[in-house]
Amino acid sequence: MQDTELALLIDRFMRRIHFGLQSTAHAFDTANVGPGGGIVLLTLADMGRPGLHELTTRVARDKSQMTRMIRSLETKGLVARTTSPDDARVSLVYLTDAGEQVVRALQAAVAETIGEILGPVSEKDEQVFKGILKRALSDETSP
Amino acid sequence: MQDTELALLIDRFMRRIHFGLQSTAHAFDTANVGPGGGIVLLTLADMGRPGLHELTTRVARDKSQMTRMIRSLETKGLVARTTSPDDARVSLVYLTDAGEQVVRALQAAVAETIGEILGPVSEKDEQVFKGILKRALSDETSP
DNA sequence: TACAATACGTGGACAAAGTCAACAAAAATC
DNA sequence: GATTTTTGTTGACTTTGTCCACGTATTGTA
Repeated sequence: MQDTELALLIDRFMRRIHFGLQSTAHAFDTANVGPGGGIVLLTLADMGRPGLHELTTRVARDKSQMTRMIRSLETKGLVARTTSPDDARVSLVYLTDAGEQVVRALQAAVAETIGEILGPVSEKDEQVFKGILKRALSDETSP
Repeated sequence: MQDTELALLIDRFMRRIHFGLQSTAHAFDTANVGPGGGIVLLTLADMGRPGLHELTTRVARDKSQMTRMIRSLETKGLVARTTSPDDARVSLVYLTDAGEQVVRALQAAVAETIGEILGPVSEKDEQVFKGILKRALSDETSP
């Protein structure tokens, strides 16, 4: 019943990451994708070549938001897309070479920031942490 | 080095909570405080009677944002403030009775949503989860 | 004591993110 | 073949977030 605390903790944790990254953004976000773009790119690196809808539900943003975000990243030359051969409605999104490069920079930056924040947490607990998150998110697309 | 994954997981987790709450917001957010107001109220319930600055750094929002948020909650009659007797610069913020009532509704809603999400996670792991977050956030206000 | 430097809160202006409803085209269902 | 659903786009809007300048109160220091 007192899980409210957990929500507040997570919010703070999130913000911590956010500010940590923001403070050094000038150094790694050379393409100026911002937090929103960063999440999309990183997710994309993780998914390969998803349909836009698939990507949208994964990052849990609004589809209209995603339309614009992808277009923005597209004009920056970081992602590209093709229409799916199987289904003319879906457009498959993927990273360009330039995009891959940006992703590597982002990954390094995020890893460093998270590493700092998780300083007081043991390696083992960190794995536990991830495990719990994965389990909680596992039934995400159930219904 | 592959902590990037953790960032994405947390983002998704956060969103999960967000949507879970939003889908039932009409039922409990009768005062129409929204997510932002909710976090402030819950934090306030946790802190007692903090100065505005103190509250601001705790929730990690911009001070100007907090100024406006508190004013909004004030006009809704959910919080009130007094100037600190010790320091005429700081205004102490606290929940009104109406505010306390709203907080109770929020707490119940948040607890239920989190409970649902953490369904596949054991009680014990949930405690571990909180512990890790607390540890990571412990040195927050160092300098 | 006087005079910086600093801390707290406010306000304005703007940028980014999120929401919601309407729509066209393709695919699935009937 | 007509209807419904899915995918993606667009428009209009609200909420959050950011940045900077300012006024007032406090603290530190000369």
